[in-house]
This record gives sequence, C-alpha cells and structure tokens, in this order.
Amino acid sequence: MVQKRKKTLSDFPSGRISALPKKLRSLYGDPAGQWLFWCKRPKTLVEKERIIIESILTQRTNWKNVRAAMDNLQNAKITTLTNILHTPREELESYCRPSGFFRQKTERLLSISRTLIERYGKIKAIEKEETFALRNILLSIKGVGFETADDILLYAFERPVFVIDEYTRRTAEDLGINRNLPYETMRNIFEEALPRDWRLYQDFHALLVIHGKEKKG
DNA sequence: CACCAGGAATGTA
DNA sequence: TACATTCATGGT
Repeated sequence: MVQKRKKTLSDFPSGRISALPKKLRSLYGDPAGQWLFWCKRPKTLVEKERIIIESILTQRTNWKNVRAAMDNLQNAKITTLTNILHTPREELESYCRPSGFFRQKTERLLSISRTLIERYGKIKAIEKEETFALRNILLSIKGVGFETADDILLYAFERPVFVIDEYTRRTAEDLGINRNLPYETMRNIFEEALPRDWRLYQDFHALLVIHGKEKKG
C-alpha cells in the first residue's frame, strides 16, 4: 500500500494556475514594454484601435511579419478603423501582404471596422458596452473567432476575459490539463482559478507568451 | 527545401 | 463533436 500524502491546493490544476502569475512575474518581470505594448496602461483610443487591427493581422503569423504590415499601414497614415474603411481594398491588401493570408485579413479588417463603426459610431462608445454583449457582437463578425475576440476584449477594452491561445494550451498541458479541451472550457478553467481582474489577466497571459517563447529559444 | 508562426471558416463523416 | 483543408508571407 502506497503512502499517500494529503492533497493540497497545488495538487489541483486550478491551484497550480493561481500560483503561476507570481512565479512567472518573478522570472520575467513586468511584461509591459517587453511584449509590444499590449500590456501598457493606460492606453489611448488610437492604441486600442491598433490592438484591434493587430489582433487580426497576428492570426497564425509571427510578430515580425505583423510588424512589417503595421509599418506599411502607419506609413500610409492608416491608424484607425475609420481610416481602414476609407482605403481601397487593393491598397489595404498591399499593406497587409507581409503578414500572410493578406486577402482574408484585408477582408477581416474591413468587416470588423464596418461592424463596429456602424454599430457604435466611435470607438469611445464601445467602452460603455456590456462585456458579453460586446463579445457576442465580435464573435458574429466573419474572421473573428474566440481568441481574436478575447484579445480585443482583454487588451483593447480592458475586460476580465482570459485569452486561450497556443501558449496557454501548452502551459495547461504542463499543468496536467488536457490541452485539447474546447476553448470555452479552457477559458472557464483559467478564469475560475483566478480573481476577476483584467490587469492580472493581461499580465499573466503576456507572461505565458514570453515564457513559451523563452522555452523554445 | 521543409517547417513554423499567438486562427478562423468551411466541408465531411 | 472531431478532424482535414484552405488561406500566404518571411524567417530559420
């Protein structure tokens, strides 16, 4: 008969999750400034729009390519969703090209810009929208799935919604959680293990990405 | 040359 | 529900 020790909180996945932010923070420091500027606080309205644009461009693509596409847009003075709507599709495609999937991403930038501007008028007005009403609107847009919607909610609109991405799943796997669980299931696991705090979610998720990249290099 | 990088939509069974 | 395919560029 095997001697069993008493289970502690850290024996459960949620316990291991709740202990991670401090640990990663001690390893890598403040993620703001390291991980582009998504964790920077506070953000201007233009910076929030930039996050919306980047959340589309970064789909299944490395950050260097996203940066190249963003530089193209910046040089063309396209920094807002309204600017996007006033730019010919072909021109947008030429700017988005370095980020890959450029025809799809151009279409997605146009559709998210159209939907948000038509419904809210200005980005400022979106800040008053209730979180899950906004989430459902984002998810109704072609080209915006769970991860992109939650990137926007967490980093642009500072809502306590935890982002599940490749790095989150790898970390979950390390903690003994099945990495193939459905998105919403995985999100619930992380959110229930943590206080409902968008600042914590931003920094923790950014640290997961930093940690994930570190391990590979 | 093969493989990968912070997805999402679509089609099939 | 689960799994395959498509979309495309640039770095290693």
